[in-house]
Amino acid sequence: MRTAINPSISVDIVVFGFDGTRLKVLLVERQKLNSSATKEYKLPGSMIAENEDLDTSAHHTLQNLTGLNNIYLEQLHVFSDPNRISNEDDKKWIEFTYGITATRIVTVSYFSLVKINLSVLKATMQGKASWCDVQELKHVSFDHKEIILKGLDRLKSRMQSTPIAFELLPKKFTIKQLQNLYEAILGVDIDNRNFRKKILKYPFLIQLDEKEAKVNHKPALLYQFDAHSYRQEQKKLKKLKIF
Amino acid sequence: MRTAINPSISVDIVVFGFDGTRLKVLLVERQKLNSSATKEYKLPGSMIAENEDLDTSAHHTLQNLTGLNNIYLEQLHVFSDPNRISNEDDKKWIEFTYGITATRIVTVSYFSLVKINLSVLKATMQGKASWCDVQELKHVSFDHKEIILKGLDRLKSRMQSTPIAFELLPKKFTIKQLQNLYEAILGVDIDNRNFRKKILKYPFLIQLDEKEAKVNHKPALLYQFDAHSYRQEQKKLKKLKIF
DNA sequence: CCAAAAGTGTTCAGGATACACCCATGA
DNA sequence: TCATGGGTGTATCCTGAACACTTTTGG
Repeated sequence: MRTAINPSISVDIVVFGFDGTRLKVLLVERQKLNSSATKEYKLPGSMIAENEDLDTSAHHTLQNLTGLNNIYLEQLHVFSDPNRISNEDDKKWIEFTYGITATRIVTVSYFSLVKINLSVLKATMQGKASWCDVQELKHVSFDHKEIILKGLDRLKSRMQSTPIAFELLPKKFTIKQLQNLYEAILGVDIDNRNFRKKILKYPFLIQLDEKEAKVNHKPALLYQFDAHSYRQEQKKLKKLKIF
Repeated sequence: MRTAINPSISVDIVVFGFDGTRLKVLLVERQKLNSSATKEYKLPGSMIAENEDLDTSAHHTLQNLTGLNNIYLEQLHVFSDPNRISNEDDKKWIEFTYGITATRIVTVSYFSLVKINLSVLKATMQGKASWCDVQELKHVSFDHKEIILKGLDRLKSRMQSTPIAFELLPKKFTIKQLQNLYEAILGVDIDNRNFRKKILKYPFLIQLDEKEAKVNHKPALLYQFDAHSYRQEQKKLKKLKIF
């Protein structure tokens, strides 16, 4: 049963994925209201229902717009400029889509990470969502570009303090893939020997009896991330840091 | 000129202060609606105006309720449980205060730090706000205790990654005061020699030609935090961390 | 001169950085 | 057998942790 929507509040979700080389963000096409307009993209998002908390709204929205479900999600930031929806096309689209005259909408953004695998690709293609390169965003509606940049900041800092990177990799991955991910997102070069040494010290990376296949060079060993052993580890050691 | 308030959204502000020994949070007394009720306290907060962004609302609210102005503020977290206001007294208070029947209010919480000095004390006393010990919170309305705990988490982690602690100390402070602050908030013991060594290495702590006065032991040197030189420092060196 | 807290140095272990070659595979 | 990227070890430096005594003031 649907209840009323709240006309003041929306959620918008920044879903990042990694294609092995580049960081991608999931956008949905915004329906054109006149045929001459160029294609526009926006973040998956929607107005919230009055009987849902925001985390639930965000999950439902993702499920509905992209078919994605049960994925990593955290609150990112609230965008509340009273004039954030001032463009006429934006207003029309909102009126057309939700049947409300948007005087002002405050949006709560969410930050999310997924492994781009076949089932995810299938889901997102059915939902008419597309994976866009974060470095080349064009025709993004509303203030969604700003929201994506905020998400990118969050991603960079989270990656350096928690093992969140594994959310972006396949279940089985090579150390090199992990390193590529860090290099791509943080925009730095990392010494491969030192990176291995550091990362393989952790007990939560478990080496599988399996190798890359069909590569015309020495095949790399595959690893898996063990979230449980990571949490065990954390409970014990909390070291004091001062900057 | 006042515009309409938005009946769905409020801001609530967790203001932390440090009295030299204990961490304090600023609460305002909630007006009693019947004389038999016990005193209740809440976070400074209010419904937002339609023409203000949330940061502005938060600043105005603090100014109005506590006299504080121009202080450190950052977004903390959105609390949106549809039933977060279900208690009858809470509903009545909202109806009485804002003239609206609260079906549901989503609140955006803010995190804030101030130096408790004489002018701040004067302002907060006039505003009937009180500095309550974070460890002994009683009679806190709504879900404000949960919000305060979220703020405490944020404080702990921010203190370890940025020099935010100085917001809680007087302009001129001793190294020991700084250490006490870290120990009190993080709940740990810190070796005094190692702490000094670490902290005094930073160029943004500048030693003054001044000492504590009127203490019956060796008087400590006073220091000041130089935010500008901190920012310069940051621009240069950004070292890669992987957890 | 006594009580109280400030201030100071050294040693050791573990982590970060820099750096160059051999190995396994497919074509 | 060659091209390609995977995988490995060592030396040096730096940082964090542990630890006890002297100094300066007020009373």
